[in-house]
Amino acid sequence: MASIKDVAAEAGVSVATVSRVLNDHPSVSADARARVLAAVGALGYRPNAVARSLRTDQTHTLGLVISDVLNPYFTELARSVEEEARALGYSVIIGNADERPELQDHHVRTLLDRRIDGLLVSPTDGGSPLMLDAARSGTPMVFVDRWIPGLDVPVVRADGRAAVRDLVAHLYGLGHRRLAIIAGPAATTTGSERVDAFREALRAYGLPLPDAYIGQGDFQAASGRRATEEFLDLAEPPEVVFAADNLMALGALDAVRARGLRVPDDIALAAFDDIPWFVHTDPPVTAIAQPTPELGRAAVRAVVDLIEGRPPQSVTLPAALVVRRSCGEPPPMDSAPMDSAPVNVTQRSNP
Amino acid sequence: MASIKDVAAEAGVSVATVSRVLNDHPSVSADARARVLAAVGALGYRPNAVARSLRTDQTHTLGLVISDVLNPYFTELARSVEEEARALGYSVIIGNADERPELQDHHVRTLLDRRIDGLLVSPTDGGSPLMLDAARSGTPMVFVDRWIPGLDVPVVRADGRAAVRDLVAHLYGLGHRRLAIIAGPAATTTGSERVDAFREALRAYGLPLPDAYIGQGDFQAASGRRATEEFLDLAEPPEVVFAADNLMALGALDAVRARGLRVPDDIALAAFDDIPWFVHTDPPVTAIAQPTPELGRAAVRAVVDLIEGRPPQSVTLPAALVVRRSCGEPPPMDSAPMDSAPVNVTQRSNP
DNA sequence: ACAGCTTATGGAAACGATTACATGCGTGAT
DNA sequence: ATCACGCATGTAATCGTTTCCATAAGCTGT
Repeated sequence: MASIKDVAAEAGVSVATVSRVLNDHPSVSADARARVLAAVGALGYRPNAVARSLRTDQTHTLGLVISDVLNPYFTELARSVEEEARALGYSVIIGNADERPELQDHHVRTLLDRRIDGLLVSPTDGGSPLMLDAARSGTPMVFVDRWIPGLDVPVVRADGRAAVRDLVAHLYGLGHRRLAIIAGPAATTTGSERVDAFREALRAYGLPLPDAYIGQGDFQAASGRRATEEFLDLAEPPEVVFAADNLMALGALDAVRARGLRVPDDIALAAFDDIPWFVHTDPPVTAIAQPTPELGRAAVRAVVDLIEGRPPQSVTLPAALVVRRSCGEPPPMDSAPMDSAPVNVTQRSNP
Repeated sequence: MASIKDVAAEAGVSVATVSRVLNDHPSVSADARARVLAAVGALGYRPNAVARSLRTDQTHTLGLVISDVLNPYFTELARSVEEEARALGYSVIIGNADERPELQDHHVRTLLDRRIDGLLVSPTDGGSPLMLDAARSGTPMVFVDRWIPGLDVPVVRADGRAAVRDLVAHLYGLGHRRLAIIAGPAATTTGSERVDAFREALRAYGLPLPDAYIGQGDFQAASGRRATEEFLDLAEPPEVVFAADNLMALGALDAVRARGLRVPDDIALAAFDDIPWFVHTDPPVTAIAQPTPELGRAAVRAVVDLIEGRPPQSVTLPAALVVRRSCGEPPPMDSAPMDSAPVNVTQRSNP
């Protein structure tokens, strides 16, 4: 593959001049510029990004470590992250942790070895030593969706509290009193937060949340299925199951179907994270929708601010309830898409 | 960040020795090795992958350019690719083309600039100059799912012909005679192939495939919706719509629902590519399932063979029909998962 | 005791770019 | 006519590795 030397030789100038042309440095004669450009074209030369990065100590690359690529929520997030990054002149390398802390560490490590300029993470656990080191050692880093408490790292996330309250109001209004939740791993913020929000909302209605109605899931479909089976085996099964993410809701549907039961007649279902398929499931699933693309964009802007020396912003956007038929009583129409006005914008600090 | 020099200084040896320890070269004394390892630990040293790549001219990285991250089929493919690559000591950088040729070119270009060791592509179009150049200039490259005819590039894909025949037999058996298809872009192999297979299968039953029953889609949901609306506006609408991928099937469901019609009573639906959600849609969707993870693994093995100088294998695996209820008459049970014995294994040549 | 190996080590070149510094030249001001 | 300045250009150092080559020391076999 042609190198800058070959271009220089072809154009009859020094490598310095070629470099100057390529980085459009002002002081290059029109003549030299033309000859260099011609040589570049003739040789099909493309600068070696590896060499350039070594010299400049910049890769113009962001690392994105997500918890699970198979989860449509994260895939949508990844897409918006890449889009915004591209607009700002950065590439993105995605690492899929599959909800496994050691895989997450693997990806963080290789990304760091590659000297990415900044890191976007949706942590799978409470923070491995590696992750803590990275955060403290000053790698530009931003948490998205989930975060690790106690670190001075900006967080970009959706706040589901209000939407969960709306959901519980909706369920209460439909006459449901025995509400259960399939939680995510307690080590993740979204895992515990959603349970807390749910518990709090129930309390407002004087409803209990017995331990038996808290299923332990791990954000994967299989765990949703297992938890739902346990609910159904209870002497007094819940009337509603609220899955803390869309994959566990899928697992819940599997479990219900396997028993030959029907949603919502035998048991109602709601989920955190809305996805296009929820419109066409049987029945359409009531869900809490996050402004996912906005989150991705905000997260990118935050890391890039950090990288380029500007003060980064933590951002919290509201999630919204989308009522469908999986909890009973068909509403007249599909709820309107959520709006995404920031509910709360803080300066470089954790909630 | 600590460099190899710092380690050398700390350990009281030369950088050459440090390098030898790190790459476990045989001739290093036990004493030196211990001192180096201690220094590495003390400084938290990690080799700079950028510098290493520059020197060795290897990045141990594969590029994967997929047509659409939001398509669960590709997301599953990406996951298996990354998994297999990791097992073989490679990282993967994913580029999402969003079915747009110019975005695809953008990603191919940046991946090439990064000097990835090999490229896995599922081309969005018939082959841009850039892609053709890359293929001909000897970049280790393998096509997966889709391919560009006329290039000496190994192809790893599923053959859906038999499954499409099975599908048509199934539909015919249910009494359907007016069958329509929503095609993918003609510039993609999967776009045209699936139509061809469908047409051929129809011919076997003496059924026509009028032009009005061939909807032009682009593998995205919106186009599936549009095509389906056009079908429904026909004086004589089809009895069945076969979507050439799962997103267009989603769009078709949207269209049917918007008209207040029902599947399969008013119109039947089938799709290419099976996804977990199809089990829970209303009604469950009959689909043609590809052995996606196997495809990903085979593709990785093929590029790695190419990279490491072994003869690569083109691989074709069979797809299988999974009958559900979206075409009528509920079958007794969900069909068994397809098996994935290779149907056809060729040596470095295009089908 | 010595030639000839093997083993351990360090010095330095190289990978392909960017960039500080030096140089030479033309031009405008004095 | 001279000086100073700015512009265009080239030389060379540098980034962090790997690896070739040279060298020194230790060992074996005669």
